Amino acid sequence: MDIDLNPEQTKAVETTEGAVLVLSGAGTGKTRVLTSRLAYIISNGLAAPWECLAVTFTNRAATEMGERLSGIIGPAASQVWLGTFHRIGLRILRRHAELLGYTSNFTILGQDDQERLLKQIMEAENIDVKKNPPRAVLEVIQGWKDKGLSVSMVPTNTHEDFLNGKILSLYRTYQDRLKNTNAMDFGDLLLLCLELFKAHKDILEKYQNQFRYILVDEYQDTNVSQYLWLRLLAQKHGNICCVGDDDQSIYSWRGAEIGNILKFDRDFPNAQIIRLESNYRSTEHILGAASGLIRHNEGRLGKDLKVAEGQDGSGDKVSVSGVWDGREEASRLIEQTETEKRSGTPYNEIAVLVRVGFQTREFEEAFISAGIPYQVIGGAKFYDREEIRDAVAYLRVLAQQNDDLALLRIINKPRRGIGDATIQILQQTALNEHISVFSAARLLIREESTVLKTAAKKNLRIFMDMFSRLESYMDADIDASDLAEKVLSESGYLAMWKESNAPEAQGRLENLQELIGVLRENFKSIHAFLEHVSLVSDVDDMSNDDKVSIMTLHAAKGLEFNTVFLPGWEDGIFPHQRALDEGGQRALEEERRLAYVGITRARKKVFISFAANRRVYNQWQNNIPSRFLSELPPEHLTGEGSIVGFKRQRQESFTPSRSIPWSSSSHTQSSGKQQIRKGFRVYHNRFGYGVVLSSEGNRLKIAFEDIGVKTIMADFVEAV
DNA sequence: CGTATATATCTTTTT
DNA sequence: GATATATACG
Repeated sequence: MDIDLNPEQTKAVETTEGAVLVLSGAGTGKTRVLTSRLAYIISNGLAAPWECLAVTFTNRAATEMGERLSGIIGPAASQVWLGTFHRIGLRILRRHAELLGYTSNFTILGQDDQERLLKQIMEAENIDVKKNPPRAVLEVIQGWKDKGLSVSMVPTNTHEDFLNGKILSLYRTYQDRLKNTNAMDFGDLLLLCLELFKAHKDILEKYQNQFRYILVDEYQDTNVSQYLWLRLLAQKHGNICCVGDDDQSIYSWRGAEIGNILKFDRDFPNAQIIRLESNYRSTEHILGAASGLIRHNEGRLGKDLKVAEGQDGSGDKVSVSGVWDGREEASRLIEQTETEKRSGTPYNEIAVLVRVGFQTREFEEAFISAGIPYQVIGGAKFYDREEIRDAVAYLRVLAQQNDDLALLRIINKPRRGIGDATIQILQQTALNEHISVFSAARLLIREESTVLKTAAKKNLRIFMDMFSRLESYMDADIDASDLAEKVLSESGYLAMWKESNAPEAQGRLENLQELIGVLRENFKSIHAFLEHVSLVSDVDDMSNDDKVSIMTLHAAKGLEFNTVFLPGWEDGIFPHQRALDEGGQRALEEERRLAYVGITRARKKVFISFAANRRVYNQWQNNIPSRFLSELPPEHLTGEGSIVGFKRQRQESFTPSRSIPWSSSSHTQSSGKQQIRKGFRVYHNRFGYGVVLSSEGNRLKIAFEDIGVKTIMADFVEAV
């Protein structure tokens, strides 16, 4: 047994029977407790590895736990049922898919596919997609799924005001279409598990018997459906240990119920609660600042972090600085990074944590021009790129013909003369016959079918023949990367980009090569690869190279660094405007927890900053410092920067008097650009140089040197 | 049916 | 600043 555990940790490890809630503050050795506990259970023979279920939220956490566990107990670790909620749900569903009317090779849809599908459905129902964005509808449906509500369980009175009550029928159609195309979305991976368990008691019992011990990481982030799932599985043996920290609950927007952790002792009678409050990570000042901040939240379980015994708690105060604008913020951050590096902190011990994704760009640019190596975690995703999605779509159809979304994506890419008209007919046929688009295509190319015109029919047949040829490779014993290569070249997809003279074509081809490389190194089968694509995000693979990490606060949960930069602490940015506008007290408290998570990522140094002016959506905004700054206890802070002092009141009187001049100018909408009038010489991205002949509002009539006179919106040209 | 160009819209956080 | 849609033309 690990002899380095403190008494509370030991108790959390050795209290194996019954329900246990471990309240584990930031940096209190949560992961060590979880792995030690698993090792303890297995090596003492309380259960075999495969009788233990350990669930996490991120693949990163699961991987880390698995690695540490195999370090203690060796290869047996791989037999533990360890993974994210979604992955374990998937594992169960693959095994019993037939009972739910799916085949076990069902596809998993990502957000993008979900929106596409819903959009198709809404358009078919003549719903105005402009007024009712599919994304918003999807949010409602996801919300139901997160609550464990299948179509038949949604209370009828909850949705009357939205879309004239049509939304429930949209949910039904959406589910039907998923089933028809043998696909599941993320929510289904848990929800359908619940349905499986409900309808087939024998299967539920099998798993209940199997899982003698259940461990749950980040319990504060579980939603209702996950909670129900856990409770069902734990029912037989009752040995469930949940580890969490209510102060780090930051996923309510994804359905997380902080109530799950707050009412744990009511859900699981005789539950024991163990508190881990000794922090092994951060200095006194950092903990003091974080604790002072989180104390402003109500409804906490209450927990105060202290520097663990034997740890050196001394250190620098948390630095708070105000600057003039985003550029200055970035350049100061670069300077401080260089200072840190010189004083011995490697780049990979430095992180920049931002509130929202687009903030990363500013720092990326700054790091590039300073020549400092960096990585963006979870930013623009490799698998989100157009060419990668296309390639994946080809593989998806190969793996599962009924995957309509994937098929429609590539059926005319590259162009094969299968245009909108043909595709409409295909979809209509599929809908009428309750079959997939692929099957519909098979019907429509038969000799006797006359639905399609001759040319369209011929083109479709050529496509289908090509696909059969590709499919025949699947049977041959061929490795995944070779298959992908064949598919991409024989389908003409690679040629499409090779022949393209678009400026980005070269980059796209390189990405496709990289994809094939990834396949070659990591995946034997196409199926394994597709599963990876749908379940693993870029947040999960972080390199250990000596690079500064840039990521959102959400992505940073569970990580730690020596030095942490927290830029953009302004009202409207952080706390986020939408939290201020819509969510009331609850949302504000979640933002505060997010701030708490940010500060507690740091071992030694925290640099918080705010800017008086910032460009957002291409427009200048002036902001006031975040309200959270005034909630940080001053004794743990030190101020610096071109704007000294961080008292909110002082800033408010300061900001308006020095507002940026061009933010109030009304004659041009594009910031800082000079107004273009008759006679100006201008440059256009495509048309090159020209002279303005006349202007009308912001429409300009321009005589271009190469192509003659055109009418162009003023936004698209620059004065030269 | 395909191509090229013009405009709108977006940006919270993610398995 | 990238991407989806709309529109016009060939």
